[in-house]
Amino acid sequence: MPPPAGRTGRPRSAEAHSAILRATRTALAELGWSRLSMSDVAARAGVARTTLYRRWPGKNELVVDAVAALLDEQLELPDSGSLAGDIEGVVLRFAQLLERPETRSALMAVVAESTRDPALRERVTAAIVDRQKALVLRGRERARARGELPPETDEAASARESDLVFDVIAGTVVHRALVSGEPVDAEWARRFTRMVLGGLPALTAEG
Amino acid sequence: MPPPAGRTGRPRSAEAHSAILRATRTALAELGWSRLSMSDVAARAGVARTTLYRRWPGKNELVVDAVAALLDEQLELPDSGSLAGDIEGVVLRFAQLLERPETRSALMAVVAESTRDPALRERVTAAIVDRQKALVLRGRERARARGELPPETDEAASARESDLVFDVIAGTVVHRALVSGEPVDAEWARRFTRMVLGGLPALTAEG
DNA sequence: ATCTTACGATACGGCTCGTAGCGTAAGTCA
DNA sequence: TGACTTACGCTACGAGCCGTATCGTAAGAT
Repeated sequence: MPPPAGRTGRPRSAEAHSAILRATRTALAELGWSRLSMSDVAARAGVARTTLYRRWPGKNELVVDAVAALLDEQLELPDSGSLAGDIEGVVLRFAQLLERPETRSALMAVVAESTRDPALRERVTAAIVDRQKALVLRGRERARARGELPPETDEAASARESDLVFDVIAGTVVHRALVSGEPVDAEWARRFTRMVLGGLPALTAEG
Repeated sequence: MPPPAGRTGRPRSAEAHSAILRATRTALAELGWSRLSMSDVAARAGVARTTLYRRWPGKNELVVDAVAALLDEQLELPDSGSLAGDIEGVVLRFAQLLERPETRSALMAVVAESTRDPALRERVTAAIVDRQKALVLRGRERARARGELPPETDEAASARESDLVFDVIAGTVVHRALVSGEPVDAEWARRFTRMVLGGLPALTAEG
């Protein structure tokens, strides 16, 4: 896999690189995770099968990179002016990503594989999880600046808290969309946000 | 797959059935999802490969059944006397299940596959999701009986609410355990429960 | 005793895997 | 310009799994 440093010979084709990632995404959307094969991707990308193995160790790593490229395009956090608005915004953005067939089939699969493969776990964390988490941290900063949340006092407690919030938001949205199989629409995002901010009683109070 | 009704000939071996499911779980724990093969399971179970195909259409369905059997043993909701205690209890029970290597590797994988296969989705829903959801519903009934939650008024709203709570609890625990890769211990369960009941501000209020 | 179904064993074509070896193309550096 | 280094496409390989079919046998039901 190493095209590491001190380059001298023929450089790797950048066109091939993006063509492969693109082919991986369309193949994912068409075939799903289990039926996706390296042979198939190579054929779609118009590239020799060996070229894939020169750049990625296997299917897992290839898919992680292919999906990560999507996140950079899609994940943003529009400043809505309120904490509730920011949460609803990130929820809907994330849900929008989960509507794409390629992410639906890929995300859970790579997570499943990563439970047995530490190297893959790191790759997933760096390429996908951290990108999402950054949004949560940014939103909290804004909320503090507005006075919607108290300023940070204990740094460790603050980190634990944002970890929890991240798991709640990302986990719930994924579960709703992929496990329960129900739509994540604006109305659901509103109710979810109310629960995150006010807890279960606040949710019951009003319809 | 159909051993449907009007039986007359030789019955299917019940020993083989449980031996196969047991072999599937140990193979899952050893190899993980992607490297698990029907051939391997058959060999471990001491059964001909064709016997597996007579009972299950493929790897997906076999694994769902193998994991579902675990849930029946493990999933219960001890009555702790308070809503908070019940939530912490079910969170810890579920987390305990997610510590087993066979469930870790299997759960997300079958969910990933089910996003492309409606029949598999139904199987997952019936065998796994509904079993978990029943716990949430039971806990809510108890809380209402104790007066911790207001009695049901609108039935539709009530169903939406329990769906949301279910996604929040199951989704967050799974995300914490499998994506973030952090332990779900008693201390975390306490903080999570406080957030579910009181919302984000309640969480910040105390350490 | 007969009938029906499950079982084990074996074999098949088709596919994917990961690696290796080759000659050629595309750059870098003197 | 020419030597060097690396990527590329192509072909081939052994191994493994897949899903199905076939066959003779075993185990219960009637």
